[in-house]
Amino acid sequence: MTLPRLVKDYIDRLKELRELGKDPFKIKRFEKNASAEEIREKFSNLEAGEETEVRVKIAGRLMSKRKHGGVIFSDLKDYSGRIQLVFRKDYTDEFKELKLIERGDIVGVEGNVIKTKRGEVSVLVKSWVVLSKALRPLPDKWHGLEDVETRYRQRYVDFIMNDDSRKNFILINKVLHLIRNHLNENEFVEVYTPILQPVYGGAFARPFETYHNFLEQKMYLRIAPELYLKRLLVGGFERVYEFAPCFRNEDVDPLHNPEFIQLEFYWAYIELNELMDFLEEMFESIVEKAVGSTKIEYQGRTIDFSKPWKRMRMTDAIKEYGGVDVDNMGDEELIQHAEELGIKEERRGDVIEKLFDYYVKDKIVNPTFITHFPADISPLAKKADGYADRMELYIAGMEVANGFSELNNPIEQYKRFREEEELRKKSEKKGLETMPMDKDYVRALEYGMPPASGVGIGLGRLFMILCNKATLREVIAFPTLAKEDEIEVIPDLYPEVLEWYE
RNA sequence: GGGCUCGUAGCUCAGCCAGGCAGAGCAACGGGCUUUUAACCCGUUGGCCGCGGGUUCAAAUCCCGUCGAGCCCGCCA
Repeated sequence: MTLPRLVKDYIDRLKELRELGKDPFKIKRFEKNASAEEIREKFSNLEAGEETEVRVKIAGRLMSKRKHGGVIFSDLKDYSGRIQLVFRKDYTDEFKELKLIERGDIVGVEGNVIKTKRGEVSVLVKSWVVLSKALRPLPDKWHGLEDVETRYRQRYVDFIMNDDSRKNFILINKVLHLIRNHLNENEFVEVYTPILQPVYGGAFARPFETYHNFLEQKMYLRIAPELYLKRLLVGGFERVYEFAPCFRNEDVDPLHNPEFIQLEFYWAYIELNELMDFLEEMFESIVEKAVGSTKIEYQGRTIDFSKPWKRMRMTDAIKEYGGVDVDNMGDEELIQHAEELGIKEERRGDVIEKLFDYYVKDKIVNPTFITHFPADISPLAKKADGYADRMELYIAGMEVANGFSELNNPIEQYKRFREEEELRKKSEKKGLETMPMDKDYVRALEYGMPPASGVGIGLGRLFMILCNKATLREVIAFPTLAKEDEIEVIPDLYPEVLEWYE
């Protein structure tokens, strides 16, 4: 049925409810005293056909309506779950008016807990009230909503229809709390640093640009909070963290969304190995508490979060998985080898990182720290033995975290920024991302920043693993999508409804 | 940015290869039914076939373009 016609039935019923003095939209509250799941659990021991005098008041969305003449069965869904409602002609008030309520409506009911002859714990409804009228039909009761685009665009419908979608966000909430508690218990201070920044930094990415009218200046949405968090270390905070929404003006794919949340934290006076110890311990404990085990099924593979995690030097990993001894290759030999694989990069470090992606990345399943990064692609990290004292955490072939011993030498930091700028100037490569000079950051370091280690964690990817989802969009409530064509709403289709609420 | 796939009723899908009246189930509407749970039975309604061109006597179907989505690749957790 075409939408305007279909919707007509819904607004007709709203009209009738209004004429009966039962306009649902005028109601402000309904006093619930039970939840669906609570009732089902508590009364699961009733005999089939047994009827109690226990009075309950529940509210939620009607998900189905099965009419049998003198008795109507309906499923009510609330936050906790589902429960069946039974309306009886000889018992329920205003039985005839029940024709005005339907699938999709939000109702409140009061009635007795019973178990039907078929053994279903139910509420035998005495009185009922419509608390909100659906003006659009719900998706198919059996197949539900499956269209991926509609699920993301109209996530509210996805959440109504697909319990699994909703549960993911409950789990995510739990994990966020566990992380926050863990950090707080370890004396970390949660902070908020600027999202609008005059100079972007802390990562390699194209930023979103915007403009501040009053200040009359260009601003960037941050690509990372890193440089501000380290300014706090300068200021005397020793352990700081931020759940940081970040924005990167890049393509969208299963592992990238233009806006995403990073957890970054910085810890003064510890070195990278201690940071890795801490991460292992934190994740092992959080995963255990969140899902009840340190082993997780993810897309057909089992991931074991129990510590200790494997630690491999990046070049050793390339040697082990690819059989290529990068450390003993000259620049020319290395670049030539990479080109044979279709990898074209200018910096030695970029080549090595690409070789790592090519040979190793996908083969990592269990959490693994990859250490000893090329220094030239790590402008914010300290060096050690010719490498950056840096690590990335890989799980299930995904880069989940990136951390290092923070470079606190202002002179070296200045040089690194300058090298980045020069690289950008001379590079032929279009869209090459380098880090812009941030003189305020250098100035901060000039006051002295304690030695420290810090890490940025892509929370979305972690959530993917915990929720067993193959794409980030499943763990982002409202993923970024191109704008859709004109949307028609009820007043567009039936302008007369505008007069109902003047 | 490049490649592949998809877009048909509110929802889930068939029809497209090989051009010939626009289809099904669910939902909705009318009727029946006092224990169903994808309730059932009888009847009815419902379409910009994403959008725009082209080919053809004839296009949902073939061709070109475009918009949207998904996957793969190149680049940013």
